[in-house]
Amino acid sequence: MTTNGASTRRAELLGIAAELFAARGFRATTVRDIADAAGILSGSLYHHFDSKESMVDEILSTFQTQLFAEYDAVLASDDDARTKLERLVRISFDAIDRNRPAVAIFQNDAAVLAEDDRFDYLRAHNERFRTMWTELIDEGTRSGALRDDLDPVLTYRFIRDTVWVAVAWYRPGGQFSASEVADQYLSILLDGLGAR
Amino acid sequence: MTTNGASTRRAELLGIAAELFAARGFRATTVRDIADAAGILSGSLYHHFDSKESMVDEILSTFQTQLFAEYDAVLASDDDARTKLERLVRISFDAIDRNRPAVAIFQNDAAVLAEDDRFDYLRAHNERFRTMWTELIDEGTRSGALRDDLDPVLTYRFIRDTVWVAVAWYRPGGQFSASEVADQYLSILLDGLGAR
DNA sequence: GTCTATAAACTGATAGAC
DNA sequence: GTCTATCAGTTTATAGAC
Repeated sequence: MTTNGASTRRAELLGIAAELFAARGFRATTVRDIADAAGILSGSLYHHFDSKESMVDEILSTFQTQLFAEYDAVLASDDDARTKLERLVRISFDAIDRNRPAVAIFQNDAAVLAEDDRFDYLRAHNERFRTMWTELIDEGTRSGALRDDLDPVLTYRFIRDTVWVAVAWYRPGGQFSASEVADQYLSILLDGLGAR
Repeated sequence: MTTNGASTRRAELLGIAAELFAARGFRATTVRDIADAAGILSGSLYHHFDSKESMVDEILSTFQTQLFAEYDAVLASDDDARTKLERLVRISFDAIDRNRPAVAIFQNDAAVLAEDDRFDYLRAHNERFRTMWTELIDEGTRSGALRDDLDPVLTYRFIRDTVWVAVAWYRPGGQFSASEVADQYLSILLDGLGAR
């Protein structure tokens, strides 16, 4: 339409590809699948993108950049450890709500993609993510906000996994909003399922 | 070696295929990959199996049958709800320890495979699993063992996901045994991360 | 139980016309 | 921005020899 008619079409195609990658897996999704869903022929995709790999690359790197910008704002604040933990969890559920396909691709395909040098940033992302959480858990344990009788590495994995795995079932517009799911997940995570 | 020399070779090939399916995904693993890993040519695989699909079918159905036999023994006992919950979680971590590839394939590829009528039993498995946990959570809530202020469906998903997602990082022979991981996970799940 | 040889379909990608 | 046409490589699977 306007000056960025080309870039909106590009974004549209990328969104279609992301949905398919998320639903079927990167490898199992063919360029013909993407083209069919977009109503064009497979060769036409190459006017917009170099390769199938460059599509998933753009989906994942864009998502990662946005997510860490939000994380950094929390980490730079002077909230206490427990508040930061809650805010990071809420940001993560919000990311599932607003960018579900990218989170799903990250969960399902990132490990295999990261073997390629092109996706080195995925490894860097994981490392930064791990450091962020490990330091926060450590701070929370020292300040007395969190229990100190658990292994910090297992604690980190537990938090990380419980949050992101929700992408497997969460659907925007479902029974619970991302915020409501975050409320209940944080309640279980911090206080447990057992009756007091 | 003995009368079941053929069946041990079959089991050996199935184990190789399971490791590859778990590591790279079902679709991304080729019959040549499997044959290469086994030290034979791809055509030779078809002496043992009808198709690549029948390999993953056998891996998943065998695993499911074993797992539910163990679950049923717990459900048939007269333990209280909280004890049953703990036993079910421990069985699940044990399954990850003893049959990691099958659990990983189940986690990563079952949703897509289940679209095929051949894998109807995967849908049946999920339904039975959901019923089992939902009834147990309901029983625990009524008996006062579990909190009653949480949504039971979200509670079910939380338990299910936190347990099985550990297959993504757990490795037999690592720092923690399956039993030790189960101890800590159950402790977080029931009592939470927050300090008392 | 494995190999040789090969079929038939699929896949990612390219060149150039419109 | 999309289509026509097509290529080279890959993939699942088969038939028959050893």
